Amino acid sequence: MAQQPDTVTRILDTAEVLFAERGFAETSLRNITSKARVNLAAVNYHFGSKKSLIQAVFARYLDPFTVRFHAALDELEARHEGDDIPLEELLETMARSVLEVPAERHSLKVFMRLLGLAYSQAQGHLRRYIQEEYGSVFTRFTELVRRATPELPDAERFWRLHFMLGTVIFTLSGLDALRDIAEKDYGEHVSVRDLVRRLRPVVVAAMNAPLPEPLPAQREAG
Amino acid sequence: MAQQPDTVTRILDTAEVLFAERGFAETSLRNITSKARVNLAAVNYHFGSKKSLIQAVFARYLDPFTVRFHAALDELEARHEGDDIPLEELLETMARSVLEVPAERHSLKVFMRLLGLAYSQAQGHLRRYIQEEYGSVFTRFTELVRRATPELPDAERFWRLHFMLGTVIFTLSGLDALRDIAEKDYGEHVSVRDLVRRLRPVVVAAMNAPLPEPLPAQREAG
DNA sequence: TGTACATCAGTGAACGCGCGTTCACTGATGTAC
DNA sequence: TGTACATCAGTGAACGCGCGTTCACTGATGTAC
Repeated sequence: MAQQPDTVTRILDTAEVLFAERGFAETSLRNITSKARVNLAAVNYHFGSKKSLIQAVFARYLDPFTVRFHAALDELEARHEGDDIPLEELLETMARSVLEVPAERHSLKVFMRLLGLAYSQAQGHLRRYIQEEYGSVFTRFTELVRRATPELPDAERFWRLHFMLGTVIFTLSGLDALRDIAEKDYGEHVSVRDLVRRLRPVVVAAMNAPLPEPLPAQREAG
Repeated sequence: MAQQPDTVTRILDTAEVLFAERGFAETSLRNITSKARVNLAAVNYHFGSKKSLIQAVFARYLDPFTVRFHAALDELEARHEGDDIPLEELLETMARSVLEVPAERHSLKVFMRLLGLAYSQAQGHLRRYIQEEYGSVFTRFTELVRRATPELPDAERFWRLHFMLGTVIFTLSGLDALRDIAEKDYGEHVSVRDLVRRLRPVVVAAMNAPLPEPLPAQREAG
């Protein structure tokens, strides 16, 4: 019966945009509540604290993402009937799951900037929260990647996955600035779909790169 | 004759560490001046404002870096006598220049975290400052990369360079956290040298990846 | 050599401001008997 | 059907606090004549 979203939703909608634009410390509750046309005390009433509001903003993306990603992996595993799943399909499935959730809300950019901020927050109560709440689906994913790339040493796979995480988060979280430059210099407007298309061969090639030459003067004792 | 570094140096030394640990907004001048054992008003006396202090912290890394990088590129160009320089050598030279400056001060981690923060700061007065002050050396570098990879369309090269920038900054700026995980899970202690060794084949493979398939239903009018 | 003045690094205390949070309160709705 | 009470969303004003910055000042050193 509400003509406009309720207070909780208005706070979350406004907060995620402001957080993504300027960061967490630089966004005050007064910024959020005045833009959301909501009483200042409403944030503490509904969420308890600014910290909890930040986590709630993340949960609204990550909860549906983990559900979808688990479902997509279930389907992928069923389709391959216990065989190893090719790396390309795993990456494709992950990309699709990441894109689906914010696509519903026209806010992929916000989602990615939030992820970028979460990782660049130094002391990282946020990174810890994300790790605790959503770590299991990533553990499942990396295990499937392990089976898809048996030739890679575990440590090497770990580092390469994080290299690629860096590529994706850095690029998509700074997308607006990069897009402006690219558009000015090369006259091409870059959509997210286009960027994913460009990322695909790069990520695959990076994961399949030859192993690094071993460190020189490093020998086992004995 | 000074038994300890002067006030300006003590402020800069302390500020860069605290900024790297917790970010700019989360570090107050009181944090910095009390840890540096310096009067609170000294920051504004010597630097004018907190914003200028932040820029001074960056300048202390970026000024020597640009000097060294230009010199290294001079030498590389002289050695190749006008011929195109192979991509591997260009990347190697860049890596060496980045590593040399903070190596003198045992602070590569700080340097990288600062770069990561600069890029994740949303409104980016900092990114603008860095672009204005130090953009020319990167323009020179990308021009050399262009000659080394003539088969890549300009836009594709632009995006791949930024993909790799993301990999490097994300990895090195979050190095401590990643290193802890890697050490716990794989029992390997990872040095920066080791990480650069692992990055090399990945970056080269990424830059040399096959071109993406063209976007489907995208056709010129007429 | 002596005096007057200028310069400069540094200081201690205060300024006003915006911050996250709290608190007593209102008014609407639901529930018990 | 009526009354008493509980619950809950929301409010307006204030709280104390830490922030970046400013200001009048000190004391040491350098410079001019």
